[in-house]
Amino acid sequence: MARIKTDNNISRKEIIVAKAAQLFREKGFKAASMRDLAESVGVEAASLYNHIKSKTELLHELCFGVANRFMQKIEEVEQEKIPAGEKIEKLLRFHIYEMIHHYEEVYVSDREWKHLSDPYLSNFQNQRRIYRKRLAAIIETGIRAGEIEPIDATTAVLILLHSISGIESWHRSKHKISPEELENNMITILVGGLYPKK
Amino acid sequence: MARIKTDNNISRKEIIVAKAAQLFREKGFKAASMRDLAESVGVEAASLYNHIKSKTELLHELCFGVANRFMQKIEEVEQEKIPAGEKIEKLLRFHIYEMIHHYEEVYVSDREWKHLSDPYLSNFQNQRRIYRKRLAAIIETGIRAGEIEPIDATTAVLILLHSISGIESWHRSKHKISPEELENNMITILVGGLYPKK
DNA sequence: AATTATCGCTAACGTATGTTAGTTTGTTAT
DNA sequence: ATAACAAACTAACATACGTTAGCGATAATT
Repeated sequence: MARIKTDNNISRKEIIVAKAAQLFREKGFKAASMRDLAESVGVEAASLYNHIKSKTELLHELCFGVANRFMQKIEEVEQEKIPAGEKIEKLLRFHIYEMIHHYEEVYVSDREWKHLSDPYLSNFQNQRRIYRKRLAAIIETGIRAGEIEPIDATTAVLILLHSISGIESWHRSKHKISPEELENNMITILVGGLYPKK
Repeated sequence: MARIKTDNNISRKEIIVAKAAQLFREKGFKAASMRDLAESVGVEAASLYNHIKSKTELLHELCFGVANRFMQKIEEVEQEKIPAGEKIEKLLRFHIYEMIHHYEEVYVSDREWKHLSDPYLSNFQNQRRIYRKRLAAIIETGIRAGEIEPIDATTAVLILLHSISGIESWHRSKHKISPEELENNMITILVGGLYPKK
């Protein structure tokens, strides 16, 4: 009976959540079974329930963990006294950073939130909608200031966010460029596209 | 015993495949059950098997249907004698058109191909890789011709393709702008971002 | 050292799923 | 009208899944 190893500072539940993120990303939430998860943790399936309430709880944990981080960041950035363009760039860099370094969780939160059930589901959808509106608001401020090309803000948000979720392909690819290169390439193309040609 | 209605010109199998696309998009491949599908077709689950071999066959059908259309289009465009920038724009418009008008299939092919099984899985992944390489090649041609901003082609492809899959959000949103507006907004932002500032 | 709480195990339950077998009903062609 | 085929039905199977109950072992606390 070998226990789950714990680095004293990290709870067994956190280990399970982290492994779940990996698994949910690889197979998708529905296709990943608790028995799969158990195996990857090194334990029998039933034992997981000493640490978690349900499979869905794992998804909650992941989705809201990610959502909260982004919400916190946008609030922080909104209050800085810098031009709108710089705010957008800061947020994009944060998105890219998160997608590179907390890939599994962010990816799962992005693709698997549909499987949340209803008090949580609508809550999550709400948060997403609000986040996008705020991002669009920043872009519109920038446009009014003549600092950003006059484009449809909603469409721009859609493009920016989904572009970043494309980092998934980068993760999967064999001969990756470095994360720094990737970040800079993306910023060049995305932010470059926003600024007016002159 | 009510039969599936057929417009004489469209087979029962095609009806099932179409309904499957809807369902797979809503719930995901794994979460959508054959009984769900049967209900949405108006028939008992077992009856479906008079027309299809398996659930996975439905996914094959969808994924390769979409993949083939894109492959055919890129071959067509490659052979035209127009500048690289215009080739890119043509392909983007095709992507956008497909994503708007054959939403369900394209979306499913994009998100659910992971659940293909192995002769088909690697085949599909191959096609995807090849498609992206070809797109990158066009971009690189454009860069060498000084016609496109010198950016990392692989990153650009990643951004372009994933931006378009963001049309998903447009489909879900309540107060949509018109498809034409959407297409033009996207082209403005995406293609605009590619051309050099002068 | 003794007690208590934590954690893992085995066994099993109930349910949902993809699919098959065999039969019946409806449609088409002779 | 009847034969032949297509397509629907009912019943059921095997399997996989999430989860619970109850017990034993390990670690923590006193």
